[in-house]
Amino acid sequence: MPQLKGDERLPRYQRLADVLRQEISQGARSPGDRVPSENELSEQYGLAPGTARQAVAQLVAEGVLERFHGKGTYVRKPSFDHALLRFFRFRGLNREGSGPQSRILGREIAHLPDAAAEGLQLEAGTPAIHMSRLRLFDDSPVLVEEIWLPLALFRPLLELPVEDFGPLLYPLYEDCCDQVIAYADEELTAEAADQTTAELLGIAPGAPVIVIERLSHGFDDTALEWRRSWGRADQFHYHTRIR
Amino acid sequence: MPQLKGDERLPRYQRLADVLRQEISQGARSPGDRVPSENELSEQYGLAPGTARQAVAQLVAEGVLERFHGKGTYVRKPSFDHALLRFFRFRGLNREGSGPQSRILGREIAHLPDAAAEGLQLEAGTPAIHMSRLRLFDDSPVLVEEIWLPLALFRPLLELPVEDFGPLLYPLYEDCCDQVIAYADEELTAEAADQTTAELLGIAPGAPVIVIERLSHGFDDTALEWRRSWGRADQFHYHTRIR
DNA sequence: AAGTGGTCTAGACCACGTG
DNA sequence: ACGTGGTCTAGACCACTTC
Repeated sequence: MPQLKGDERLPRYQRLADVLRQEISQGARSPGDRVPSENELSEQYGLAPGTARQAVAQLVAEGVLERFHGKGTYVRKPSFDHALLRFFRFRGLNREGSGPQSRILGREIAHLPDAAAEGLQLEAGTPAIHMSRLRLFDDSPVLVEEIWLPLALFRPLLELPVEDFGPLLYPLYEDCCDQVIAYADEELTAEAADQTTAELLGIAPGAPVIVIERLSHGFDDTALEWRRSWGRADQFHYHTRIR
Repeated sequence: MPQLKGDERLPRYQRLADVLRQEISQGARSPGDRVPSENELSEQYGLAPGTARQAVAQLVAEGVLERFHGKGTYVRKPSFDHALLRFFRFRGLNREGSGPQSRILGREIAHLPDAAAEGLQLEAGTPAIHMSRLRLFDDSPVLVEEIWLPLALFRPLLELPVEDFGPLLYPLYEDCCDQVIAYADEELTAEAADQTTAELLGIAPGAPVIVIERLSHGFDDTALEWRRSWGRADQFHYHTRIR
């Protein structure tokens, strides 16, 4: 019978949750996998069913697992590459245009700027992968992105032709570099568009743009990707509930 | 022994949670009040302790109640009048300046504009209370607010001298009109500042400003206050975690 | 029919805050 | 010392999905 690892003083449901979280972050369980049922977990670890249930409940609350009544519990597939676009309102969906698109403007090895280095916890000036991307909706540009990735983890990405990249990067990270994004922190601000941003977005220089800094993490909290995006403010809206 | 009201088919912990939520929305329990302990609730309603616990847990998750280990469970005091200011980063706190301040620029009865009317679910053009407010931090303006309140609920507010308003409005609503704000929905956008906004905020016309529309609700979901605020984008930052 | 999560019971002991 | 919430046990029955 496997023993619970970790600090003895911690509650058992915490320790079980930690075990599962770590198994996920180390790739022993991947997004989409089924995790053992609550009964199996309780038997395997010698816990009451309610205790195993509590561990699962916590991971569900954290967004790591997903329950399906009668089916089982699964490692959640994070699907937030749409998140940025979710912030924007789009004039009529399903028009003649072609929905969300992505155009890679550049990819090269470059020296990490300060902000990206701080997020990725590397030395500023370290060589890293840098990509520029333009995202469009219905053929009209909505977002310019500057993306930075640690060279050590994402080197295989340099081998792929950019034409094969497709509209979403995170599945690519998983396929070609075995790096799974679990969650990301975003920070929003607004600025006046500079010349080049304005040109790319098709707006006047000085027009307001939303600036979004995103730091993406793996399941084990490693910082994997830093990006800064500039979006058309006239199409941006963001909703929150506060209490 | 009180019986659980509501749909018989609903789980009991749900029905208990509904009872408590309704008691709060109807003023039988007010923010800051202690609610009965889990043991008391389970005895009063003839439930197992675990079931009462589950009801409380749900309300805690919703932000309606707050638990304090060893002390008890309390109706949460929504304290989000700071929320707007929380979105802004301030150059050194505790400087010579005087922290957050509030200046009422105007208060009168006026006809509801469309956006406010839609939020408050009243006819556009209905007479309502309108207030303009400037919020400052360390004597420097950060936010201009336009506030609309239903006349029927907030009439006593017109009697008070604006000099006595103080920096926070929600406690005032509670004290003078018995209206308690439970939660609010906010929608963020960015715009270029128009002439008057720019002057009030001390920025150049056309400079980017954050626009925040807020609709505040009571515990029973009644729309109580609609406001639109314009904030200096250069001091705005907003953080989210996405999954 | 079998297996899963969802609800519920009726207790136990522990950790924390207050008097 | 007492009452609170926090953890945990060892079951029960139900609702849902799949075969």
